[in-house]
Amino acid sequence: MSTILDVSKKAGVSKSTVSNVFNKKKYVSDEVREKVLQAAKELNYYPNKLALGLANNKTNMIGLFLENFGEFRNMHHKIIEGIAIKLNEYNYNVILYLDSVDGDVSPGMKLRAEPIDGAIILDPAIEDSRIKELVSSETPIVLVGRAPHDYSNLCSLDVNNVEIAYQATKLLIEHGHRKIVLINSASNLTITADRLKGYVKAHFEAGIEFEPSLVYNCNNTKSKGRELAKRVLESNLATAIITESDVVASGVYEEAKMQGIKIPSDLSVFALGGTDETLTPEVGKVIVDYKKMGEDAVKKIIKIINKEPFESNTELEAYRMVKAKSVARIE
Amino acid sequence: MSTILDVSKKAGVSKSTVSNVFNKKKYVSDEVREKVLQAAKELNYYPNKLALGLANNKTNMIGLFLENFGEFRNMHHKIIEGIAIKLNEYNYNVILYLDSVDGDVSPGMKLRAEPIDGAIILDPAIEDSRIKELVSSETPIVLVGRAPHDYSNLCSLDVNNVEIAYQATKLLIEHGHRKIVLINSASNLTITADRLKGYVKAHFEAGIEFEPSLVYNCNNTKSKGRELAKRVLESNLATAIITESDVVASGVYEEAKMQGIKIPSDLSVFALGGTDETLTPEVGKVIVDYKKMGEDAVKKIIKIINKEPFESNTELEAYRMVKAKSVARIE
DNA sequence: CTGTTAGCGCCTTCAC
DNA sequence: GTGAAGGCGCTAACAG
Repeated sequence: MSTILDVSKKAGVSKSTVSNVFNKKKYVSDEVREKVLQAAKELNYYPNKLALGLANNKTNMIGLFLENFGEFRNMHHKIIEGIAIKLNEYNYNVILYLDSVDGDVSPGMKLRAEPIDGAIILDPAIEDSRIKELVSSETPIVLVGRAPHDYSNLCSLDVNNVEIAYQATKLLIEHGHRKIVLINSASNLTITADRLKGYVKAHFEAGIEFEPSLVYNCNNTKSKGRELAKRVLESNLATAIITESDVVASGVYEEAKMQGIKIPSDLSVFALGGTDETLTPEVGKVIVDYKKMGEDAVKKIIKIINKEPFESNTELEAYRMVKAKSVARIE
Repeated sequence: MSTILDVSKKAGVSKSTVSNVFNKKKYVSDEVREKVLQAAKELNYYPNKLALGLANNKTNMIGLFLENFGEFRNMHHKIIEGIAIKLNEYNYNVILYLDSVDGDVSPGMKLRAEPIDGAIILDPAIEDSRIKELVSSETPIVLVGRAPHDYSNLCSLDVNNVEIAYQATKLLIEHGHRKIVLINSASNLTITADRLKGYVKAHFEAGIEFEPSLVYNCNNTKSKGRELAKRVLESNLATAIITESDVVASGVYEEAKMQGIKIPSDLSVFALGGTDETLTPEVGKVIVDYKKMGEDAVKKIIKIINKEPFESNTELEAYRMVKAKSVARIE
């Protein structure tokens, strides 16, 4: 690996002149520039990114933080895609971090030492060590999801999950359902609180008493969905189930089939999150454009880094509700 | 951001002692260690990754190189997933690079300046500037796909695409087809050459003359698949089409429907690559376990980096052939 | 076992 | 316009 010194020698100039040629901050005569570029080419020289980062305190790298549960969800894939492609336009790269939400924030704050100019954090948790560490190091941050209360000043970006859960619940209530189970997301996530809020609101408006025992939490896997569905269906206490995603819904479908319960005649199902899961009958769900969310997150983080004005909390309209056959009217 | 110097002062020791506490290469007394750790904690200190990288010539970052066509394919998502999760186990991170295959390898070899310890390259092309640059900088490399001839010494990893194309073609021939169109992948990829080879081999073995005009290339999009299908179907020259993927196959399906051509009675279709695309009737295809490919790529790159022995070219068995209704017997 | 010194590759003053 | 010196944060080699 040739260095700036090699190039300067070969071109017969000083190190700083070579530097100036590459970062264009100072005028260099065409003649000298050509000499330098020629020397650089012959030596296969290109400014070392680590040294640049160290000297400039700028790496053009963005960290994307997502939790590792052994497998990614469709949402993760699409957001990664949106982020990577958009960052590429801005001449940035993305580094994937699979750190856990509840890492111990000690003895050294690991994350603050990472070579990134900014962080995009997925699925923010109510208690989130990643946020804590990154905030403490003053790293620019964009949250994809709602910010936890302690960090409500952070820039965030999300669809309105209160509204989505509200609409879904309302839909079921309008179809005559009174006993609606909610299989919500993991209890430590901000999105979970929002969904519950929408669910409760719809009940309240319809004058139906909120029954906490109808609400469950789930880590968004098919097996867990199935397990919960088993409990719900065996106790025969609901006419409808709202799941956090169609993945979980597929678990519900399986268990219903197992028990000879027909969807939608015996049981209605609605999924708050949609992926590519194909179910029969098609499940009603909300489809979010996660790729666009990723792109928007990038636009924001770049603005923050460049100290341009930006909207602190953006509510995205990037979703649509699919009303399908899985929801039936009951008397 | 506190530095190693701050910690050493606070703990009343020298910089190198602090360094030794953190990288454990030299013995430090428990007493001193505690003092240092305590000081580090109070100062929120953690060794700066950039400085570490510069001093050690080691970053624990792996570059994943994939071309940017505006959207990722299922294969990309799954490989990213496998790589990110596996690298995490080894305490590495992954950086995504969306560089083009045919970047100009001048005037400065950009890629060689990246802060990575190794590179995993997807969809290697026959002429691939990424490989060229990375090889010239002696970066450890694993190719996911077959190595181009110029770089046949590079470590690579793939399913046997010659065999897959051979089997698919043979299947169609055994069903009586003689005019089989191949909508192959992009002409600059090594996989494309392999698929053609398998296709030709099956024809040869069956004593059917190879007809080059039946072979097309495609960038793996539905629209392009449809466009090519249009030409094929209008000229009425084939009884079967092999596509590079089920995404392309879906374009073929659409066009066939448009023209009133029934699958499989009028036209048989087989896809060489499978994703989650759902078609009716289900299309015969080969499904590759890309997540596993990603994981295996990681194991290899780590071995290379650690200078452990490794198998240079691995043929993965991570695929299965799905014979579905889209293939019919003709007289 | 601990501290000092030089250097990783680059950028940034500041004289010339 | 150009060059020399110091520093980004850390590790390595060598004394002590």
